[in-house]
This record gives sequence, C-alpha cells and structure tokens, in this order.
Amino acid sequence: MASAEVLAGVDIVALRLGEAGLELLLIRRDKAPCAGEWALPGVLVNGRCADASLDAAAERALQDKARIAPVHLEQVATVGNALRDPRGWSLSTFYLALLAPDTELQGDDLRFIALAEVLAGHQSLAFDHAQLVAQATERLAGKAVYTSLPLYLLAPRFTVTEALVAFQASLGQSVQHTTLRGRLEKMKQHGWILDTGEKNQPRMGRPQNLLEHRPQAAGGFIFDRSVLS
Amino acid sequence: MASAEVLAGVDIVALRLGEAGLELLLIRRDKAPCAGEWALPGVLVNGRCADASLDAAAERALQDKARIAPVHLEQVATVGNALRDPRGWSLSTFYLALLAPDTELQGDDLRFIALAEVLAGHQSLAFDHAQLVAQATERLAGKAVYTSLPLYLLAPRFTVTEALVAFQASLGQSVQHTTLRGRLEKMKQHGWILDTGEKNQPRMGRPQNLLEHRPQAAGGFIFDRSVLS
DNA sequence: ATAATAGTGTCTGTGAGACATTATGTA
DNA sequence: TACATAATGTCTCACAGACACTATTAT
Repeated sequence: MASAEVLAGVDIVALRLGEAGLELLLIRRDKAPCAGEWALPGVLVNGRCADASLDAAAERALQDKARIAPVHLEQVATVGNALRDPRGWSLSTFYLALLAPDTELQGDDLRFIALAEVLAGHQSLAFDHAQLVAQATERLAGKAVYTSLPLYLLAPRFTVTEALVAFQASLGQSVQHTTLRGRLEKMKQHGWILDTGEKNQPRMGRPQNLLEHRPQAAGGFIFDRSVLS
Repeated sequence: MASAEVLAGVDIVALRLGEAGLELLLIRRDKAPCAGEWALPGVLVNGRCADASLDAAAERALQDKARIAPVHLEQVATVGNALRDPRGWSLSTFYLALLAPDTELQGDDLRFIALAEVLAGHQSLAFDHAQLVAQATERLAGKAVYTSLPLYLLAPRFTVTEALVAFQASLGQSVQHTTLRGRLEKMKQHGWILDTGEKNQPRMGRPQNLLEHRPQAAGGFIFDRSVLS
C-alpha cells in the first residue's frame, strides 16, 4: 500500500501591502532539492505530522517557517504532475495568505520581495512556484472585483485612501474613489465596517475618517456588481 | 523518503440535468474500504499511473470508471485529514464535472441519483463524499450567479426555456426569464451564442428559437452583475 | 492665500426586477 | 375559439463611471 502513495505538500503565497505595492514572502531553501534557491514557504503533508487538516497544515507552514499568522488564508488550488519536483510525481496544494501591513520577519532566510518582480520573471523561484504565485494573485484580483477581500491587507482600522491603495494593488488597475466609497458605505450598512468617529491627519490636507473592519464571515463581503467597466 | 508520502486521489462530482433536476453520478465500490457503498468516481494518483497532470487524472477517473467524457471539468478544492479514509491521513482533490443531458451509463455499478437526495442526506455516500458533493454544488451555484456555467449542462443547441431550467437547477431558485434573455443577448453580442434561425416546437404554444452555444473560453461567459437581488 | 488631500453631489449608462402585452403555435 | 407557451416592451431601481464641487487641514 505504501507504493500507492505520493509526495504532497502545501505552499503559501503570502502577500503584504508595502509602500511600493504588494510584496511576496519568500524563504531560502536550506535542503535539497533546490537548496539555496528562494521559494514559497511550505511543508510536506503526511500522517506523521498530526495536522488536523490540510488547512491546519497551511497554518503550520506559515508558523513553522516564518513565525507568522495570516489575517486571511484560503486555498487556491492543487497542482500535480511528474515534472514540478525532481523527486518525482508530486502534489502541491497552495494557499493565498494576506498578511497585516506591519508584518515583520526575523532571519536571513526570510524576505519580502516586490510581487511585480516575480510576476515579471525578474526573480526566479524554486520548483514551479512562480506559476503558483501567478495563480494565487489572479485569485486575489478576481475576488477584488466583487468582494472586499483586499481589506484584509490593511490594519483593522483604516482610511478610505488606504482601502483604495489595497484595491488598486490587488486589481492591478485604478479604481474610482467614489465607487469604493459607495461599496464601503454598503458594507457599513451591513455591519462589516463601522465609523470610529476618529480622524487621521495626513501630512497635509483634510483629516481622514478612520474606519474599522468588522468581518462577519470568511472571504469578505460580496457585492452584486463588478467594480470594473 | 517513502514514509514522507501520503495517500492521494481525485474524486469527481459529475452532474447531469435530468427531468427532475440535477442528478449525481455514483459508482458502487467493489473494493475495501467501503466496499458495496455508493461513492463518487475517483482514482488514486501517484507516479505509477503516468498521469500527465492532476487534471488528466480527473479525466482518467471519469473515463476509466464510467466511460464518460465531461462537457466541463473544473477543480473545486482539496480536502485532507486523518479521518476521511480508514487507511489513514489522505488527500482528495475533487472536481466538478458537467455532463451532457443525454449522457447514459452502462453497468449495474453505475447510476444517477437525484442530487437533492444526497444533499438532504437521504442517500449516504462513502467516505466524506457527501461533503464534497455539497462543496461542488456550492461552486456551481456560486458561478451560476455571475457566469454562464449552467449552459454546459445543456446540449450545444438549446432553447431559452432549457437555459432557464439549467440556471434554476444550478442556483436552487427561480430566475426571471427576462433577466436570462438579457444575459443570453449579451452573450450573443460577444459571439458566445448564435441564433440558428431554426425553431423548436413544444407540445403546445409558440415555437422556441433554437440557440447554439459557442464557448470562447473555459469556465463560461462572465457577467458583470449578480443575477440575484 | 495657496496647495494638498478628503469628502459630497450630480448626471449618465447599464442591466436586473417586476409585470404587462403581443406573437404564434395546438386542440 | 380557447388555451398554452414564447417573445417583447415598459417602467423602476441600484449602482458604477466620470467629473465637478465643497470641506478641512498645513505651510
């Protein structure tokens, strides 16, 4: 029966919203195969690790490899073929993780890199991880069209301008601020956002209202229209 | 290295649109575990089967177990835990397959059953397959809200009334026929549907226009609004 | 005062929702 | 003719898109 089994793991596409846009969490591999190369954080899954579930294994990957807990974590898909790992036919179930903007790393083997660098192919990754990153960011962009998912890239208390940045980074295109205000207003009516009454003073200009994100369910608020065209 | 591996398979939630709504394809297991119980068609994946990819393994599951080729096939998700299979920690990547309405089965170990029977718990399935069915049908319902996915449940040439049946079965609720006509009109403009000019005569009443489905991409046409409220 | 940034108001267009009306067939 | 079913038209509403305008701060 052992020969009926296969190498399987979870890999995490963890994103943080930084000054210059979305950033991807990478870890330098210390073991073969692909030792020394930058890769997505991940772990193998099999009965010996006592993971309660695949989702739990994904949590473990982030916790063990980077000492990080994500704000949002969702499974994207599973890829499997004979070529993606030199050890043979293998499976990877990969997850999209959204991190708080103040997430920091400890250790030389961990870093954030501009997501655009990876998508443009300027930074190569181990295995087929670049492909996984592409699929995960497509998922983010797709969900940003009709859900509030990008808000998980922000601190719990945020401003409209920050929300605009999060949506535009997720979508890869600009969004009318009036459109976003309408959506936030809709969320306010459903209890997903509340007005703290407090203000945030930018370097110059009118103070910003401080909003508070109050997620009522996993996956974000669902709008009934596309935000685009 | 063999001990780092895990039992993994693909399972298919294959749906056909019948007279009384959606029907689910089941197969009676002939081997342990769960021998004799009704289950989703599926196969184990590992290097020895020479599957080019996980998607290819899903195709193989339908072909080998039921001699069927789906009109549409998409991966839904992967579940993994220690309890779902008595053999130990295991993975299942499960797919949603949409079958042509005239799909027929050969063999006593294959049958279609009303999807509602399974969702209501009146028909129990092997392993955690009932849960997989629930998730796959949620995917179908979710996509029916903003894509044309239900059209893959119909023959390539179909009528508006048939499309209405497909959408309502997928969504689990009624849809205004005028709304659907508007959507089909939109698809027509984008080349996804063409008017054959031919008519179909129901038992009584005005003849129906015969439309032809011309998918331009996988996954169906994407509308920019929700079909619901 | 001026610049910078936040927030509101207005107008248009699209498409869903609901419902009435017309069209075209059978019995 | 009566009936059944398909197809079209009309009106309203919600909300995105674009853009103008007002509000509130720092320098």
